[in-house]
Amino acid sequence: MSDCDACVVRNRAICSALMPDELAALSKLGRKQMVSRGQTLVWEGDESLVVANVIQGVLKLSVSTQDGREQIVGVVFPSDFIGRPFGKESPYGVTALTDAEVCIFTRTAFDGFAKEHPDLQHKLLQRTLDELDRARQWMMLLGRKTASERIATLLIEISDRLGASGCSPIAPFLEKFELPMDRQQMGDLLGLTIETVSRQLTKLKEAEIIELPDRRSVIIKDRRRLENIATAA
Amino acid sequence: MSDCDACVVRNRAICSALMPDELAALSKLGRKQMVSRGQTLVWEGDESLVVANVIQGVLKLSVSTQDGREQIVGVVFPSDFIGRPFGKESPYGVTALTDAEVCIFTRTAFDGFAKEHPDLQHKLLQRTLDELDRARQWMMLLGRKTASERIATLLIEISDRLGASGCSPIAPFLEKFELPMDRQQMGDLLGLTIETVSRQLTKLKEAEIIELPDRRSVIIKDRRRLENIATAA
DNA sequence: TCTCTGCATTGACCTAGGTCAAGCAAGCAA
DNA sequence: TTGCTTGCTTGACCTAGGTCAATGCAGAGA
Repeated sequence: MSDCDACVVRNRAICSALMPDELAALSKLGRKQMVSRGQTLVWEGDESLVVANVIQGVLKLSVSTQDGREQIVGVVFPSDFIGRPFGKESPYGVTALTDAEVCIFTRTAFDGFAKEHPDLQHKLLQRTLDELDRARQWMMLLGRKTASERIATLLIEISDRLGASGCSPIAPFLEKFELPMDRQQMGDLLGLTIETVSRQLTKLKEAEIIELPDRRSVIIKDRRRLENIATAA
Repeated sequence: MSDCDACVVRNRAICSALMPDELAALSKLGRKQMVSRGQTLVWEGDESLVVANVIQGVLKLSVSTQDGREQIVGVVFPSDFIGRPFGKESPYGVTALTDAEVCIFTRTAFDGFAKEHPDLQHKLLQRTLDELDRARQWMMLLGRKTASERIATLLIEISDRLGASGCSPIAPFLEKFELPMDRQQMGDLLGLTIETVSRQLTKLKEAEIIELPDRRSVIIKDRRRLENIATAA
């Protein structure tokens, strides 16, 4: 991690709280690491040993029951922060949904550095508060929304977050994008089965609200209507 | 809020990060306020104008759809922190489930104070991280658990949190307690209807796992079995 | 005492979404 | 070309939990 200046997420990740000399000090503690699709960075229940910034790619945070049901409890995009600073075991696993690149730190080294840099902690606090708000919106989805509302919400959310985190400088959202996950993972995120996900996507396609050129691609043809479905309006 | 020394949550709320003189300064910014059952402290979507510590009582954080479905996205107990510091509108409403007492601050005053006191922010960060973990566990419940697993989980959770936050000095959990909410609110928290909540409670009663002396009271007779149901073991 | 009011429970029925079981298309190896 | 694999879709059926409609029951008031 020699060259933070060239880092594509330099100005959006928590690093943006730091001055150049502080950044240089932090960079000595971490290193870049590739994570290939499907590879698990942190196991659910393990002691929290590392934290990281996402540089490229998309990863999932997930929880499982003993009998194998899985729930994805978070999805992280470039510039997002991963991990549980300040002690504790990780209550969820972290697995790459696409090939990814992260900037990784041992938790203890990061904790120590964070304690000395209030601005960094402030940034981290803001991010955590945002993440909590997002988790709570998702609780509404899981507890009260119908299958079609869930699918519509997911498509809007991915379009927005790929737009905001992607390299595209201005787009607030994307109307064509690649899903960073397969149908099973969409189900695990939405609290649905793979079959229901598939049926709802077909329904949206038949209503000409979206197009599905191939398994992974989505084109939003009528964003207004999709938003209406998502918000149950 | 003249006398923080006498405050029952002094050592558990975020105030515990402060030295006596700092605490005195903070106390000048806030005041105690009673909130009676059913009263709303913050409306969903309103600009975030206040934050608070809970001294007594229990409050809910909730989100609604346009057509009136409600999801409770958080429940706060004594010593917990309420509100969305550092800008933004509140994405959820805050309403008292029982008569409550809070120690309230304007958000701007609190933000200013927090910026000058890294230890306070650190404490707040830890709390927010814990809250996020709890929200994510609840996402698993809402997305993947059955009705009976949900009810069992809720009873365990309330027993634990009343035990930890209550005045009882040692009890890690309570085997007899008052529910701080009615059946409708249990449903809104679990993503179920009032009827399903009622039926599942009756089932647990008939299995002699719990007793229900009156509408609001619960006695856990067989905690082991209840935990097994909660974790889907 | 009776009645009113607000929850909670219970029962009968219904449906959204789960389950199970085929198909089917794209990629890939031989 | 065939056959195999992996992921997706589709159809037929089932069930957990929702909906609708009584009924019950405790506390408040008169």
